Amino acid sequence: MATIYQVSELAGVSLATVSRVMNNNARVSEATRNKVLAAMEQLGYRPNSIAQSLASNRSNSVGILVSELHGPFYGEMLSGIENECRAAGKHVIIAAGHSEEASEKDGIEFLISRSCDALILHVEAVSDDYLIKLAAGNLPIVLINRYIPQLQDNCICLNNELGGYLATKQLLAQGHTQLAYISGPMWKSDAKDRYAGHLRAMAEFGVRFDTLLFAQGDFQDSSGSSCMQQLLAQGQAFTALVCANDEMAAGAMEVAREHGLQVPQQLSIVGFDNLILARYIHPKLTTIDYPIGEMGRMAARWVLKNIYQQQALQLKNVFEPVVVWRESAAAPVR
Amino acid sequence: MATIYQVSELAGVSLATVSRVMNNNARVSEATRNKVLAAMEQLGYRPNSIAQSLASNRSNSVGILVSELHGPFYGEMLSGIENECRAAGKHVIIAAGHSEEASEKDGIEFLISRSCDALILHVEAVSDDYLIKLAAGNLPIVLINRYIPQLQDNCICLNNELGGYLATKQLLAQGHTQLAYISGPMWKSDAKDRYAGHLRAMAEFGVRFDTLLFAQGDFQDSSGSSCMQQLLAQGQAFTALVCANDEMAAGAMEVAREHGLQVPQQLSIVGFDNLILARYIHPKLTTIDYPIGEMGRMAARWVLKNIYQQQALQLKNVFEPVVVWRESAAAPVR
DNA sequence: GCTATAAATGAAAGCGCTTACATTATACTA
DNA sequence: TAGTATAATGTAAGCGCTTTCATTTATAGC
Repeated sequence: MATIYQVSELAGVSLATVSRVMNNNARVSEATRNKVLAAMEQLGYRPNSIAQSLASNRSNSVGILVSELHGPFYGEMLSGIENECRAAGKHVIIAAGHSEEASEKDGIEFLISRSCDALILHVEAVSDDYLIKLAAGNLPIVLINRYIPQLQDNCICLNNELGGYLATKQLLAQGHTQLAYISGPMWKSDAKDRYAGHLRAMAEFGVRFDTLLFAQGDFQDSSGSSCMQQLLAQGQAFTALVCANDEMAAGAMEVAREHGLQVPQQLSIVGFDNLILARYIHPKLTTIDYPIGEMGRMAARWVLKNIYQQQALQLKNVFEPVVVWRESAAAPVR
Repeated sequence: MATIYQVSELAGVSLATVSRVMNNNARVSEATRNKVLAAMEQLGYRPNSIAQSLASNRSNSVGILVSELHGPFYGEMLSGIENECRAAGKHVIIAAGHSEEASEKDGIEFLISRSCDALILHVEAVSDDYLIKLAAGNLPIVLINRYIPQLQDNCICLNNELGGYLATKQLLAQGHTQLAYISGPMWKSDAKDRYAGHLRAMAEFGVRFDTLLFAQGDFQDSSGSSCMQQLLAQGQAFTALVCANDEMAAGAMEVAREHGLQVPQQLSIVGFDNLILARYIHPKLTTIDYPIGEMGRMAARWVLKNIYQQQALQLKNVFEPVVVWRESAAAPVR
């Protein structure tokens, strides 16, 4: 592999000049620039990114921590981030945190040890305090799907409360008055916020919230099934079910089918996230769109703007969810 | 951030000795090792991975190219790879190739420029020749889901032909004699191999292959739908449909439903890949398991063994697919 | 106790760049 | 035309490690 030294020799200039044309930050005369470019071409020169990093104290890499690499959610996010970063010549190092505190910390440590210039984190188990301390260090972080007031500029969030509100409101507006709710684990802030939105819509429509019609799942489809069983077992009638995410909605829908309930004729179901699977299940799931790909993109832009000086970029911190109408919700039959 | 120099000073030894205890490759006396360890601890020392890379000519990073970061398939693969790599302290740099030749080459160039120690590639559009040339360079590569005889040791594959065979065979064994087939794009080797397996099973059971009952899709669900329309429009009866992947099977199943066809009573459908969605659609899809997570893991092990000298690892190059029985296939009703 | 050998440690070069600073060439002013 | 500001280029010192080779120290043999 050719080095900058050989290029400089062939071009008949100094190392510094070659470096200048590479980084075109300082002015180099047109003539020498061309000589250098020609020499690079001729040698098939490719800068050694590691040496660049060491000398410039900039690794041009951004670390990403997600809960899981598989699953329908993170892929979209990674895709958005990778796209944006690569276009800017930055690379992306990924690690998985598995929604466990130790594992998330470990992942973060790992990324730090890899000299990332910034971290994009989708963490769930780690405390606000930990993140605040982390952010106080000299490695910039941006948080996806987590809102911490002290770090607000570093947060890219969905308005989950609004999402929960909208999901429920549309059902209420259609005339449902007996709604059940399957929440996510309440220690996760998105689960909590979605639930808060649900309650707000209920209150707004003057519909009483019935604790018998509430069940807490863990965002997995199997918990959707078991929660649905539990709700059905209460014996308390309901014509609509709002689930805190699509996977639980899918699990619940299956149980509904097993119990001979027609969706949406006898039971309306709405989900949250708008995963791909929402289009595959039958009836197609009415849900709340979570623009996670776009948010990943935005997180990447945040880094590009704040770390890599791409001033021109427009940033947006909070995204508004929107209802995606499909087939699983309808007005109740009277 | 503390440097190795400060550690050496605090411990009262030379740089070289500190380096030795870090890499524990050379012998260092127990006493000095402890002094050094203590100094590191005290300073909160963390080696600078970039400097290590530059000096050792080893970046400890492995580049991964997948077609897409989102989608149900690659996530599993990435997950397997990341897991294995991180446990070994290597990090993973990802890029997407979008199944287009230019983009795949670009992604590979990008990873090369990032000084990866090895590349794990899931490429589709790039030619065998290109890969053979690439492999001849000094950057080791491993191929997932692609078989090139000249590079056989570097290939981690599924026996797609066998998968196609099994999918079809189970239907034939159940008594079906009128089978339709929706293939993937024939320029992809997995599509071709699966199709070959289908033909072999047909021949083995002495069932005539009817070109009217063949349609070529593109592995997307929408093409499954359109192919299904097309097959139905032929007017040629069939009681079973084998699809070259799950997504097309999902698309086809939807069209079947729209046409009032009961699955599996009137039409058996089998897919291929065993994506998560196969469990979400209704009826649950009978399919062929593609152990992509395991294969990603294996690719990572290949790298660990061949590049990072972890001799002990056992490698396996070709994986055998297996039928996953669910609800979408049954014996034909007579 | 003295040399031969092995084990532990240190000195220093170098990995391929960036960049502050020094120097030289060029353009402009009066 | 000398004098000065400015643009273009060069020099060389690092960045924080690894690793070869030389040196010192410990161990053993006699």
